[in-house]
Amino acid sequence: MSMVLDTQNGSDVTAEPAGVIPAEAARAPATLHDELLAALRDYIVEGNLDDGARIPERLLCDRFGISRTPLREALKVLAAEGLIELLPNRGARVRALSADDLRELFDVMGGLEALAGRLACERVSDADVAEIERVHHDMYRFYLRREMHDYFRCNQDIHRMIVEAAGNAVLSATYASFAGRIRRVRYSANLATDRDRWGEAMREHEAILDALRRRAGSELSDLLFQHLRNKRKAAQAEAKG
Amino acid sequence: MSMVLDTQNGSDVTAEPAGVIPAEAARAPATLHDELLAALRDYIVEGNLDDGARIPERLLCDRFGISRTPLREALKVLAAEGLIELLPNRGARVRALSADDLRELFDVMGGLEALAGRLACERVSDADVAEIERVHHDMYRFYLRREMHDYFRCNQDIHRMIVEAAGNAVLSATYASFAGRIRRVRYSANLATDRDRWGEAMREHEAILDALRRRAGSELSDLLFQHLRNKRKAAQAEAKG
DNA sequence: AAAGACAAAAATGAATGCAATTTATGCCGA
DNA sequence: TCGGCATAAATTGCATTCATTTTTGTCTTT
Repeated sequence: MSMVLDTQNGSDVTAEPAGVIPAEAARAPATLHDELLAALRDYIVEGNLDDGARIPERLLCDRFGISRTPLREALKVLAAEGLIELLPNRGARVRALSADDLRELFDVMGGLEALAGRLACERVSDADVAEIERVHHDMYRFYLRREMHDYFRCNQDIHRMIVEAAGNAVLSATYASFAGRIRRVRYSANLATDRDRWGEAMREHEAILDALRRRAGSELSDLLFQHLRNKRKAAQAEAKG
Repeated sequence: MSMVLDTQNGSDVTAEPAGVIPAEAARAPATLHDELLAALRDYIVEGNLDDGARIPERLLCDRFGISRTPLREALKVLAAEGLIELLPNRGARVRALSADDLRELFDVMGGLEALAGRLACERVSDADVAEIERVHHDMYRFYLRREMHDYFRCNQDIHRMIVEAAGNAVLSATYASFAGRIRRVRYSANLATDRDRWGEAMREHEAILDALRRRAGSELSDLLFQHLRNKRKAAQAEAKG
């Protein structure tokens, strides 16, 4: 249970309500603000608010049990991240992603993954490659069995592992930020229904893994970018169909 | 005059103290917060605050003539951008970039430029290429005359033009954000003293322009990444020497 | 004299209050 | 009945206030 949800206003902090985890339990003595920020981000990413709908501050304050000041601070940060937009004197609304926005975001994700692949080839260990191969083979099994959900999870894991293998914290953070932004539509951007695309994606992953094994950075970079490109195109076709 | 400077609290509308930071003229009277955010960002990027030094909120409030609430909102955003760090209960300080931070930032910039080159090849017009070539030739003249400052300006322009040619607003914004983060050290990361590196950089730019002319996206992508890599290495050597 | 302890002062985190802008409601006239 | 306008309610932006934590300064003790 999160502090954000349980903490009440400062006037009566004498007895904590039942069910509250002692503040000390929070391993990181994170400030209330940071916790709220994370909670609010999840809340939005998970789609609890409608696209473009108004978000009265008061409502969120009540929901999270805090006053407007820390909430507004969090909103400013989320606006800077591009998750919501703040209209002067007219409140916050969830930023609806246009087709162009999606195209741009996918391409930037592709660029970041391309970079990750390039960097990973410079420093990835054989053990790391083996680990990625293991997940790849798991994924292949799920592909054969048409177990979409598990396949998808492995897929995400592989991409994340490549990004981590790059050993660049700035890259990881940036990648995570963009991943959050498109998460709302990512599931719909799925290749669940398109079997041809699914098989193609598997072949692309084979090539990606092969390039990684050979530490062919530049080649892997191209492959990852194209892989994301194709994923985007599939998603767009899906959206239209 | 700017809203930031003119707005005073109700009780004390006396003349402003000398030495107040002149914020930008209110071209967009959008919101006080945005204006403050931009002003504060510039203020930090331009190095008006020492690395790692404490930044008392009160000082900044006085300097910008506002109360703590909007200031703190801006600080949260700047912290999210990575420009400053916020220690719980211990205020904000300018984030000092370690050697590792710089390595990571340069590599991410390289990845973004590589992406920009790839995208630019897909959609750049002949006129745009011609425009870039023009600046390139200007730059070459400055190189021959050893006019470092103008050379540097052209160099920056070319990189910016390639990013713009990619036609991806998300990429442009991301690139600009990272550029701001390393701007504090960018000038020191200069090739002013290293003539060999300077000539090498010119040759790299020739190759970059050639790849762009041929719309060789993948090749241009590699060239741009390596160009940034080399720039980083030169900067690191500079810093050590 | 140096180190530690205690108290005062300052700074931060969060809540509340107030003025200004926006949105909603009701009234009037066509 | 519908549209325009005036007023009221709600919402936002910012300032101020309060409580807690950190820092500073002084005094005591060894």
